[in-house]
Order: sequence, then C-alpha cells, then structure tokens
Amino acid sequence: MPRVTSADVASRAGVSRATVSYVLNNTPGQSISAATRSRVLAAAALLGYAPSAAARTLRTGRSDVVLCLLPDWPIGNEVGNLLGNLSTELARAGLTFVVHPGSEADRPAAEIWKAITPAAVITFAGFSEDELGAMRAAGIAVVVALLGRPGADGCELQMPQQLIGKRQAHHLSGTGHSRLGYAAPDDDRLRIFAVPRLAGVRANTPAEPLVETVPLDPERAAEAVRRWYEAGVTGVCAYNDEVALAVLAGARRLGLRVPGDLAVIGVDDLPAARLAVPSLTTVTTDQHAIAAHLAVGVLAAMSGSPEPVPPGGDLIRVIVRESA
Amino acid sequence: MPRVTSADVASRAGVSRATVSYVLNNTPGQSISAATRSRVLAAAALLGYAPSAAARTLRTGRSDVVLCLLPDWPIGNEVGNLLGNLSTELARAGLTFVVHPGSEADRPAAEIWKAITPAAVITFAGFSEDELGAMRAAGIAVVVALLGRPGADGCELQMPQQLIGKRQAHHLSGTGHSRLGYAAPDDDRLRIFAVPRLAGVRANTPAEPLVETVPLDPERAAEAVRRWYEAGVTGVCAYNDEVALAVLAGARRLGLRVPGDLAVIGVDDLPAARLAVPSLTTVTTDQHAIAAHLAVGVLAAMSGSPEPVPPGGDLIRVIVRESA
DNA sequence: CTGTTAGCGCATTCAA
DNA sequence: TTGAATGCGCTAACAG
Repeated sequence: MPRVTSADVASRAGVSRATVSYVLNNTPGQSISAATRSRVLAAAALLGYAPSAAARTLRTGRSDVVLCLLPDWPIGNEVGNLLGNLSTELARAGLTFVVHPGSEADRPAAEIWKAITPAAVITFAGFSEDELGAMRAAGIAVVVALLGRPGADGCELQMPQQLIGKRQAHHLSGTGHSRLGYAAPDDDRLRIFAVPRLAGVRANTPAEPLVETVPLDPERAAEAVRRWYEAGVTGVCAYNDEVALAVLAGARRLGLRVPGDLAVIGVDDLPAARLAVPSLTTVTTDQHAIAAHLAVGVLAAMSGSPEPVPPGGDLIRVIVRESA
Repeated sequence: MPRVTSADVASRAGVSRATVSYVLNNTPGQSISAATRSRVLAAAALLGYAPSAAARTLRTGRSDVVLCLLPDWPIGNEVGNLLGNLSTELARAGLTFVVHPGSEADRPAAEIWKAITPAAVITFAGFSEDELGAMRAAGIAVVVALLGRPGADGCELQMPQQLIGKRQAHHLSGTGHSRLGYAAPDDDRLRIFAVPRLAGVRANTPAEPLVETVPLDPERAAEAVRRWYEAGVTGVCAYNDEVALAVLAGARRLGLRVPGDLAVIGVDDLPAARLAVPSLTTVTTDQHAIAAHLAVGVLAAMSGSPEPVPPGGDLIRVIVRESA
C-alpha cells in the first residue's frame, strides 16, 4: 500500500507536479486549461490522492490545526459542549480543532504539541514561562491561556468563573439568605474552577461563606449539611449541579426541607437538575458565546492582533427552579 | 521569532546536523563521545529546540498520532472517561492521542485526517468504503470502527452495547418482572447506541418490550410512564441514567412507587444515580478495560496483526441500588 | 496563455 | 563524525 503522492497524480494525468499543485489548490494567478484541470482532478480522484499534511506543513511553515490541551479534570457535559462549539467555531475559520484529553502525567504537554505542531494551542491550565518559550521556538504562534494567572499572554476567562459565583450569591441574597455556605467538590482536580467560583461568592456576600467539601455520597453529604444547619446557614452555593444534588440528598437524609430549611443553587444545568426533587435552581453559562469568544481570541493571537474584549455579562444566566 | 531548527543546534554546538539527530534521538549503534553529546544537549536546551513534527513525519513516513473522530453525539462523563483512559493507554505505547469533537457537518472527516495525518484513526460511526480507501491511500495504516456494521475491518464493540441491554433485562427478570418497557432517548444522535442496547433487551426478555421515547422532562416523561403502567409494564430498562432519572421523575409525578409499582434500571452510573430518590440501580461498563482493548486493537492494526479477541463479559456490571 | 524546472523546508539515515 | 540523499508539496522564475 504505497502512499499516493502528487507525483503519482502528475504522471497519471500526464502533467508536472507543479501543475497538480496549482490545480488542486486552485492557486490564483495561474491559468490552466479546463481540459488539463479536469484531467488532474480525475486522476487525483481516481487514485484517491490526499496531500501529505506533513509535507505541506513543512513547506508552508504553518498547519491549520488548533490543539486544545485538556487538564486532568473529568470531562462532563459542559466541557463537551464547549469543545463541540469551539470546533464548530474554528471550522468556520478553516481551522481544524483537536483535543488531547490525557493528563500531564501520562504524557508531558510538550510531547503533545511537538507531535502535532499546531498553529495555536489552547490550554486551561496555564504554562510556565519556559514552556511558553519552547512553544514559540517551535513556531507555534499563539498560546491562549484560559484560567491561568492574569497577565499571561492569551485571553483570560477567570472573570466568567468568578461571575458564576457572583450570580449564585446574588440569587440567594435576593431570596433573603444572608448566611451562605459553599459546597466545594471532593476532587482536587477541580480546584482550578472551584477557587475562582468561590472567590466570586465570597466577594458578593456580606458574611464569609462557610465552606464545606461535599462528597458525592448522601451519607457523607449529610454531615456537611448538618454543619451548615448548625451554623445557621440557610443558603448553599454548590460548585456544580452534581455537588448540589449531593447537598439535596444530604438535606433529605436529615429531614430538612429544600428550599424551606436550606436553599441550594448549582451550576451547569445538567439534565438531572431539572429532574431532581426538588428541581434544582442553577446557573448556566452560554457555552456557545464562550466558544465564539475563544475562537476569536485564537484567530487574533494567530494574526498578532490584540486580544478581543471579553464577552459581556449576559452569558451567565440563573435558571430558577424549586430549590432556591 | 525564527523557528529553531536542528541546524541552529548543530552550529551552536559546533557539530553537524547528523550528530545532533543521533544525540537527540539516542540512535542505537552510533558512538558519540560523551563530551560532544553533552555539548549538543546543552545547545538544544539553551535554544529551546523542538524538532519539527512535520519534517520528522515526512522523513520517517509515520506519525505517532492516533486520531479519534467523535460523532455528533453529546460528550458526557462516560465518553470523557473512555477518552481519558484511551489516551493513557496509548501514551503507554508512545502514541499521542487526540480527539476531534466536531460534527461531520462542520468539517468533513476527510479534512480532519488530512490535516493531522495520523498513524491510526478511531471512529465510532464507521466509514464508507470510499473513505476507507482514501485513508489508506493517505498512508493511514488503520481504521478502527467501533459501532459500525460487523465485518468492517476494525474491532467491533457492538457486542458490549448489546450486553448492556442484556444485563438490564436479566436483572429485571431476576427480580420478577416479565413485562418490560424500554425508555429510549429523545435524541436521534444517540440511536447508534440505543439500537443495539434495545436489541440486547429484546433478545433477553420473553415478551416484546414496550418502547417509549422519554424526554428529559418530568411532565412529558410522565406520559410515557402512564402508557407503561396502563399496559401492565412493571420494569423499565432505560437507555441511560439521564433517561432513567426522567422515568423516576415521571413516576413520582403520577404517584407511582419505585420500585414497587415500577422498577427502573439505567446505564452509566452517573454521580446523580447514587444521589437520586430512590437511588438508581444501573449498569456500568468498565471503561478502563474497553480503553485497553481499543488500544490493543489500534496497536494490532498498526502492525498488521489480526484484531484482538473482544474482552470478556466481566466488563459490564450491575450496580444494585433501590430502584430495581 | 500554459505549463515546466528547480530549489526550499527540516529531520533522518546511509555511506563514507 | 560527517556529507549528502531522501520524503512530499509549494511556488518563484522561466520556457514554449
């Protein structure tokens, strides 16, 4: 199974390799007769010719691949949505989007981008200065850091994460809760999200929220709920809907009424949120808008333009149901 | 910011490009003095040299990238897990795993693999013969089809899908239910999974199961539950946990007891399953084992070996909770 | 106008 | 240890 190259197409069509290239790429400023053109096209189709991405990338110096390095955190619905939207958005710009789901432990990030040679890298975890330099040396035009420390080059989405916490806190305040709790996830990999979300809650509530780690288990969640109850907490912001469901389960186990004794608000609007008892009030992010913003950021970085302004505040909405 | 090439490293270290290559690749059968070696290494580190994947791929004729083409279906926890495990598994073999989450509509699959030139492609949707031929012509050694029609070249995981339905049916039969219902998802993109799972149920229950499509909405789910109830159905196999939660919600709305009036069993063991009321009995697949099997399949296909035997039956387990 | 020749980009690897 | 060839496609310069 010998690889079909442009030379094969050329000889099959009785023309030179240059002509094949011109025809297949529709190179402007080249006049090639319709007859020749169709002969080349026919030959290419017949042989099933696909140009070597490697050779093309080598020659042009740029690939059209955007690589997303996923941190070690579990991929759920929301991330899945974001990735799908991002793919759509980048495809619109003629870019190919791929995701690497592995952890740093399995394969260092460097190995990955070296193997792909992307035009751009999107990362959620941030990079060291060394790594950044290495990537530039490898000809990667841009690095878009999502949740890294501000000031790193690349767009910054810390704000939306904080905004999520802010919205939660405001909703609970608005329904008369002044003593809040925060339900943190029992998974260190989620700290990168949990920290800014909690910060958002903290900054928008008069009293310091009482933070409890809530495992996804009714029994153990009940312990956290009990501590809140004893401390006079009446409203809980949960890291996400899963944690919120655990809080619900814990409250039920203690015989507490939701939202009567304890109001709960989640994040993500999972299908399960609507189906829970009581149905779960939650905060959702417009992943479509986020994806669009990210895509614009990537494009800007690739062309050296300044990074775009972060999207407005309307991309985070509270979905009011029964639990708060 | 000029790209750092091996030539730069060579001149900086005062050696030839060949030497650089030998040192950096630790090429066996080459004797290079420790002094030279360390000089090359130092120069490479200093300049932040990263070899061009394109050039390397072009020269060696093989990339170490495995590309997974995801169909249009929503990416949830389970798929996320599978991808993560797969990445780990392939990393063990020195391969780089990337996923393309876009739909065919955004960007035809051909565009993707042409842009990546992977050593192997994993697909869940199956390919046409034409596309298969094209991929081979592009030098892609293998195509692993997961849920395609049997007989396509590549390993076949249809079986586990059917097995899932089988396990559900058996569990319900074992707890005394003879008239079963099947709760199908309200999303056509999931048909590829739903069909074989339903087939598995069908093949393992005496009477034909009563199939109802269950939207993820309590109100509308209740309609489906009512029809089951009126038809004398006492046990429902749900497509997955989300659908199962909808069935639970529907039953509650009708005032039916679960599992007393209606037993429900899901698939996936989402966190929400354990937290539901009543907690959800469900079936889970050992994604670790599946990933390992897939990885072996990819390796086999890449080396031209026959495809490995499918993993045994122990990778699907019923987790018994309250709902069935 | 139409199409060709020739050299480049970068790392690998054989022969010297 | 090194010079030089090689893999594949792009494209400026050039000939019919």
